[in-house]
Amino acid sequence: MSLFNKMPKAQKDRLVSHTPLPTLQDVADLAAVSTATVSRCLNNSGHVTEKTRLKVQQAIQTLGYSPNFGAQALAAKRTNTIGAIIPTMENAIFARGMQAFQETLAENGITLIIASCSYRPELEEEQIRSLVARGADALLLIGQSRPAATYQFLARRNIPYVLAWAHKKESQHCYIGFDNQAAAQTITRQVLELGHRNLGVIVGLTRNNDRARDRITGIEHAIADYGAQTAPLQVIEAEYTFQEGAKALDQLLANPTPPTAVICGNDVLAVGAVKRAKQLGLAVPEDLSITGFADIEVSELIDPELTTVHVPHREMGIAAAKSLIAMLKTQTPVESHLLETRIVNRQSLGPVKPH
Amino acid sequence: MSLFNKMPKAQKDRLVSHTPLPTLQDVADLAAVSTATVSRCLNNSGHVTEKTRLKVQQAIQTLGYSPNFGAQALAAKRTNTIGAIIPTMENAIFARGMQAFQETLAENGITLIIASCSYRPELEEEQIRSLVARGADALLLIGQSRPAATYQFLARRNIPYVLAWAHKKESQHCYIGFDNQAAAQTITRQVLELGHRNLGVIVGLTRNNDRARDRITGIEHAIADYGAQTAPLQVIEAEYTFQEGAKALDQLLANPTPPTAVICGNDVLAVGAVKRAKQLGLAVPEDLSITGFADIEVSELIDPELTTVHVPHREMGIAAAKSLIAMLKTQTPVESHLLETRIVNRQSLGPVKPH
DNA sequence: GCCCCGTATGTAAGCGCTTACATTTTGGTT
DNA sequence: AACCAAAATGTAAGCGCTTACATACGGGGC
Repeated sequence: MSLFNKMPKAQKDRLVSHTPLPTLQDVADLAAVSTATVSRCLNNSGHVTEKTRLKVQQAIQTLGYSPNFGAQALAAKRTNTIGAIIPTMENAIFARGMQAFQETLAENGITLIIASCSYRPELEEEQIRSLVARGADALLLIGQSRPAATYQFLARRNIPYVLAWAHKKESQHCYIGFDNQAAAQTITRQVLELGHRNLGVIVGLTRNNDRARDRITGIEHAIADYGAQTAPLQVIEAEYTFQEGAKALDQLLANPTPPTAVICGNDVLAVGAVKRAKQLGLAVPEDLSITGFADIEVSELIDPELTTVHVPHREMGIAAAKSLIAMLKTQTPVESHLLETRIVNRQSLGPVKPH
Repeated sequence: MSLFNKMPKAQKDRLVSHTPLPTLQDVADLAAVSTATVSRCLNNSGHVTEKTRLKVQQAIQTLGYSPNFGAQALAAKRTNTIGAIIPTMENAIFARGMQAFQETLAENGITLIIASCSYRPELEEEQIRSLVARGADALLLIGQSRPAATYQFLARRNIPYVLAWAHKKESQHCYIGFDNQAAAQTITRQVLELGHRNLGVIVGLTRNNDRARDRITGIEHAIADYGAQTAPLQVIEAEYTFQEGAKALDQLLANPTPPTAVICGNDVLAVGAVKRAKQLGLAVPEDLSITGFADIEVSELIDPELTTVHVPHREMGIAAAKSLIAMLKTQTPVESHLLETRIVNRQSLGPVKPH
């Protein structure tokens, strides 16, 4: 309990605004209608004459009335709030999609609460509970891998959710995302077709990241499918920073038979690797090809520009918002939504160097 | 009103969870205490025996109880929620600070709601009202320039706020930030000391951005103070993207007497300019010096690495959170907090080329 | 003009919690 | 053992809204 609360009332009154905020009742009184009518106006739930509506609008205006959130939430059993838990806000991969997500929610009168979990599942679990406790009507989560208990919790509480940035066929969950595995497979195939037979992979930490794992699987499948003899695949996991991407490249190159192409699980690592390659005097893509994943802004900044997998971040954010809104409205599950990725051919991928 | 609401009750019941969530009363009953005691445990407002607390904890556990947010907000007249309105989440300048802000709030049991206003003041105004309507107990705002009416609104509602990413002495507001003008002035002086006498400036759109304006002022003051004769300052405003930074550089170089050093109002523009300079065959910094502002991650990515003004983003986020928490607790204003910036000397700034 | 029905409005019962105040318990003193 | 202040707990009155249900109203068909 704060000092403030222990103060005598008179002292409080000197500190805080003296006039209490207007309530629904005040509006009703001024408009000479009942609170029910005012409420109906506010939520435009129909059955109100134009004339009455105008009177009420008027009253709201002159009083500067704004509904009390808590009261509304308590009475209506909904908060018009949607929560999202992402690994980190510092990651451009999520920033753009979240921005679009938020914009779309806002257009529909819904507020977004974002929490971040630093790629730590136990923290995510905590955040889920916390957001639900804060009254989130629905949730956006990233990826799929989490304990069954978590999904049970959401089911018990009847909280709709979508899993974004990933996709899985024939799942009970609603996915709004793309096929990480297929996308990785496609770009790998393209690398193979350019003659590369010795590939390196730099990927984010897979420990709590099913997307990163899926991408590795895609790469492996592409190699297996391709039919040509290739050197054993070298896979390095690295934290999501330029520096770690650079270090990972060092590791890859320390190998007696270093790869001729490096496939990266995300653009940040790729861009770090490109920078390092250049520092080491390697020409990209002549001496070493490097590909990215996500197509975030930096991929066009680095020289050579990154050949990467374009992910429709904004579309994904918008689709996620729409699905969640639909689920809230109909109280029924909504179909998954598979978004298309495509390869953006820029400069960092080239044919293998003939020896 | 949704379809769902029009359903007969029986049909609803088949759809939604049958067992209602446990309430405070349920917990109280199970623990054989009063609701008041349970509430006191929950908010650890003291005056509860260890034994009772244990009983209550127990009951909460077995019931899987979690407080109802709306009810709590309504009764306590606070939501433990703080709102932040930033220009955009896509901007790395804010991402890191916001991450730290959120983490600090979370440590104190406070939830963050972020809204973005796309650098549009009328949207910011709307978001402020919306966040307050959603029960934000306090607000973080970026920069200072907004109508007096907005501040009055906050005062009337008794909502504490801090202005971050900026600083002003002897203001009625609480600033948590750095001195944009002084920082710009310092780096400009350094440029001048390296012999540059013909400077260009690329800065974000100043229209609704007092920080950008302050930086220009700082640059101008540095030039005025320095005492040496310099060419007229060329200032280009550009949107916050690499591409626009590049375009702005083109404009600057189109001048018959192009600048020998370009001071950029932020790192993104600077990095775009560096890239463009290299494309044009200019060596940086030998042919052209370029400086940034903010020290975000990309400044170390580009080659040459950016000489820039380091801003303590995380510290700022943490300080903002702490100040807001303090204001909420004491119900009294808190002192502004000036954070120090420093110049990070990397590679993109060098002495002027002798002709 | 009367009846009926559909539409607009009012009434009032909660929603689940906090907290001022009342009451009981506790344990140290005498 | 009686007493008392301090600490622990209980009681119950709201907080400001939504919404089921009750009521009032108004206009077309007879």
